[in-house]
Amino acid sequence: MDHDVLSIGDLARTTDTKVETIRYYERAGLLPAPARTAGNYRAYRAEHLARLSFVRRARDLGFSLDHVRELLRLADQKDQSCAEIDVIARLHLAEVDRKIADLMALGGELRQIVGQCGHGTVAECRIIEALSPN
Amino acid sequence: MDHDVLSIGDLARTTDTKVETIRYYERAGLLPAPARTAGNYRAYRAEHLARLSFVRRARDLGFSLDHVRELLRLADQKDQSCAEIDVIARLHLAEVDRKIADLMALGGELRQIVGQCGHGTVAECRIIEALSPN
DNA sequence: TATGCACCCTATAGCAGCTATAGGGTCAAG
DNA sequence: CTTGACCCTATAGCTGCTATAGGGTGCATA
Ligand SMILES: [Zn+2]
Ligand SMILES: [Zn+2]
Ligand SMILES: [Zn+2]
Ligand SMILES: [Zn+2]
Repeated sequence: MDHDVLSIGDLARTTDTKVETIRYYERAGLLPAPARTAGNYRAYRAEHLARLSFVRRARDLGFSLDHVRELLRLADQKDQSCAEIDVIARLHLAEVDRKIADLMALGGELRQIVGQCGHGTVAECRIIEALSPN
Repeated sequence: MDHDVLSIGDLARTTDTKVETIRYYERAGLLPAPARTAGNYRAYRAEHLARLSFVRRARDLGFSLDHVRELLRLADQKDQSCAEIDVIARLHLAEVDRKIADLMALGGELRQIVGQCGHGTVAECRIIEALSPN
């Protein structure tokens, strides 16, 4: 492909994203549909690369696709207040903190149960006992 | 329904599980298909209630359906060693610990990013900056 | 006896966020 | 002119449910 135009494979390699994922993001409205070559290949430019990098980074930080879409939209309104961005990020952080708390409670319970297993027969196993009713 | 037989709704109420979820567990091989009444209603017994309670408890502890199936199978071999049960539980605990570690790293990064937002315009927002490439 | 209503049945589709086929077309090198 | 790497669309699959749609059952009440 011509220089300053990237194929979907180029974009995939550069951003460490699977080709199918990029097409999926396009369908999902996270990436604009790029121009096409004569042979109907997607022809990306630097702006698409930047956009996809943004998406990848946001996904790595755990933002949902809905949040990413919102963040992309807001990021384009350069002269507006960033209050909404802040809200999304804080909400997401709260969500992460909540998940950590949930998992810590779970881990504690599991550790306790696992620690009681005396490695005998199933009939005596404290793990099974902990899972069984009454 | 006759006493010592439970309808799916009874089971759902008793175990705080949705009716559809119980049917799903049956399809997924977690619960044995119960006998049917003349009107083709599922007719559960105490053993089914115990089984579903076990499943619920294991799910609450975060075990995957695959793990739960395995645990159910192993739990039935009362005179065998509980070593495999132990392995599954320890693997699962390790998985939970790993998720916690991942989320803590994520949370730290997010907290750092969110803490830098100066509440100005989008153009100056450190959150957007943190998400943008180069 | 009829009607209403709560409950049950199956089958199928939908959710997130991809990933993996199947069944083709394009394009440059040898 | 063929090989092989790449691209295209469409569709199905994954986990663990949940929510319809379109019926049938069973019991109480008018
Ligand atoms: Zn979020
Ligand atoms: Zn044990
Ligand atoms: Zn596990
Ligand atoms: Zn900001």
